[in-house]
Amino acid sequence: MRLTLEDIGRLAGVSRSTVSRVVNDQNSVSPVVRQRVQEVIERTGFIPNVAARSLASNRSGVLGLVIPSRVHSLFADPYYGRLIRGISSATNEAGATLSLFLFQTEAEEERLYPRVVASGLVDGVILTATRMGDPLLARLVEGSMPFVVIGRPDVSAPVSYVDADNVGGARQAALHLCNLGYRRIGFLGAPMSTSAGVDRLEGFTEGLAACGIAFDPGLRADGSFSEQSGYEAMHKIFANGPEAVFVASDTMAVGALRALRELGAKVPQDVALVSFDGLPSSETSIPALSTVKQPIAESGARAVEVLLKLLSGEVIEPVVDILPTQLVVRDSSGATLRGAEV
Amino acid sequence: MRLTLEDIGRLAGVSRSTVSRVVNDQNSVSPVVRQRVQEVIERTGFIPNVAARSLASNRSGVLGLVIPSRVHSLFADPYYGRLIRGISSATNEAGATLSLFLFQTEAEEERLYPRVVASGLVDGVILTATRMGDPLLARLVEGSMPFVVIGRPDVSAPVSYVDADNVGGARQAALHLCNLGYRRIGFLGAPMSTSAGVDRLEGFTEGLAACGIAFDPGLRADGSFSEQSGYEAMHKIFANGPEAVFVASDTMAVGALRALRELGAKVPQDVALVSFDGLPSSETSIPALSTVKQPIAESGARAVEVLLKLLSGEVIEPVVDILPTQLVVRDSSGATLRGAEV
DNA sequence: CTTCCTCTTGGGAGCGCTCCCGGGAGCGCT
DNA sequence: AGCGCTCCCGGGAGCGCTCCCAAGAGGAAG
Repeated sequence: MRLTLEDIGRLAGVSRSTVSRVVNDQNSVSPVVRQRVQEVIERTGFIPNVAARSLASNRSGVLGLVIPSRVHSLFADPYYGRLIRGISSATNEAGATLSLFLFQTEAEEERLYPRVVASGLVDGVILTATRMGDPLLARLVEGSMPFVVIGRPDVSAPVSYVDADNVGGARQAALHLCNLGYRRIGFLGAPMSTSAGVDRLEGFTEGLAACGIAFDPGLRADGSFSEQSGYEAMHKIFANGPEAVFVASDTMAVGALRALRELGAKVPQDVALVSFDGLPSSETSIPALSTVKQPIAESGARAVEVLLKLLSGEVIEPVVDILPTQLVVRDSSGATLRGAEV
Repeated sequence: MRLTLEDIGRLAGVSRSTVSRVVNDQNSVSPVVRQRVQEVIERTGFIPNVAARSLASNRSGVLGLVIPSRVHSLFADPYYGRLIRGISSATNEAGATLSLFLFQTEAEEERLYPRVVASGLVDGVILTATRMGDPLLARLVEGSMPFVVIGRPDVSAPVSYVDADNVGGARQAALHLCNLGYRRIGFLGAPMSTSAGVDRLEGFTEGLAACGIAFDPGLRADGSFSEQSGYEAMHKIFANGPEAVFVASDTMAVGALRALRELGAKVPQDVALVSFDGLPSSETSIPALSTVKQPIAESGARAVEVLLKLLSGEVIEPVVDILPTQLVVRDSSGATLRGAEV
């Protein structure tokens, strides 16, 4: 027994059109009538049918979150939980709804993507976890569906995106270690197929250069964001004697800590560590990690805001939004230790 | 320049209705015509409009995943990442789409819930992370929207749900410790406001009873699924001298390990541990955790299957699906140690 | 050849909304 | 009094599909 605009109109003694105006709170409805209609809506608990609205207006009110995560481990990272929370919260607040498209294989991506953009299911798309040369991104760029990317996209075309200041954050981390007096500083990288990986490397090398330190290639190994990959990467470079290491993610840093413990090296006395992300694990690890904190949930929320602006036509030009990061100094970098010495 | 059924019909020399029959692959279309229509669809890349379909058929093809997670930390647990992956994968396979409703405050829940069930946005709902006396669950039970719960729901009414065998798994964990010869066995519980918390406690006490061991209340403390809560709970019971402890989640067990390390107790030599979940962290922790592995992604997939059956009318009666758990023996329970002794 | 089915096919109606247009009421001005 | 303007409001048309019914084609049976 679903109610329609017509029903509400009848109950309130007005037409379907007027009820529609009240529901979409457009003006040109007299206060008296508006009040009366709103009372009926309230009393009956009327909720308009989204399919009909969508068909008539050609807008669905749905935002699609697309995660082309071929790499299973990616979604296991707590990063995505926080990101989704930020996105969901902003979407809810805007009165929109969020649909999740988690592709797990290339075939699934191929099969499902057309429906996402061509069925009228979503008004716009938020794309994250892209990699270099991502085919999904290329299709989005060619198509006409509004979209915003989380994480700097690897395309020449101007696209809207929000990202953390990976370069600046990594530079700060390098400078932090440098200022503490370390000279043999290693680097455990995120995948160079991701822009976060590339940018954090860039910031790191910038920081070292600013300090006048040469970057020994023997002190670098790259991982895949996973705990295990951090563990293995640390094993790889340990023999070359790093005094300090910048690890490109907290999760990897936890793995690096495990490796160091196994290798009998004390942190920060033997090897100091700074990582990136600011996840809860950086607080509870032993020792607590000095880390470059990025605003994860906020970047999700920001992506929603940008997308909504694009949809409303409020902005036309691609929007780029780089969120600041913040160095949080804890135990792993040896700041207290060294600070006392200096 | 969107195509419609009518357009495809014109191109293929048939009517709108016939194209509709082909698209929804109903029978009563001659093979020749079907072939011809399919070619046109293929060639043009036609995708039907979901809003129109939804309006006409009163089915949206969307499943709603509702997470009433007031507790922020809940969604931080890697459990949810895996669960969502399982749900998403099964939803994709069925040609449906998944919408995510992540409520973060009671007010948001109150405001958004009616739209979820009354706007025609979703055909059915998957509800998870419920707690005792969950108002959302109560409303779902009263309403007419098909739904399935993940995790045993706390209601008297018969509802469809899928759950892991928490009782059986916890019993097995208790028996494992008992068989290894431990007698003072402690319990770090999940919140008793969740059915997983209650059931794991029940299974644990059953196991102890079967062994003829009395459960010392001084050896019990409950947490909240978080690492930190496991850490604190272990601190609480340590002074009472447990020889072994069953921890109700891997994440909490990682916290418990941290506490034990701090307290100078070796695992498993001084205190043995068995936990629950089978998350990756149980493999990479030091020592590796013996744990009761539950099929997380599969329970999500199963929930989707059950919901789809409910929607298709294939089943009418509420369906209950309890998935088996499996004890994975690693280092933390001291099995190798004790096993050698025996 | 007629009758009665079955199998295909086409088209009307209608899902519940938005959008547009037109008309009436009310006001101020000439 | 007449005109023009603004502000409200109602109703027609139409969004692109599904569902139902009717009608034609063709075959089997009498």
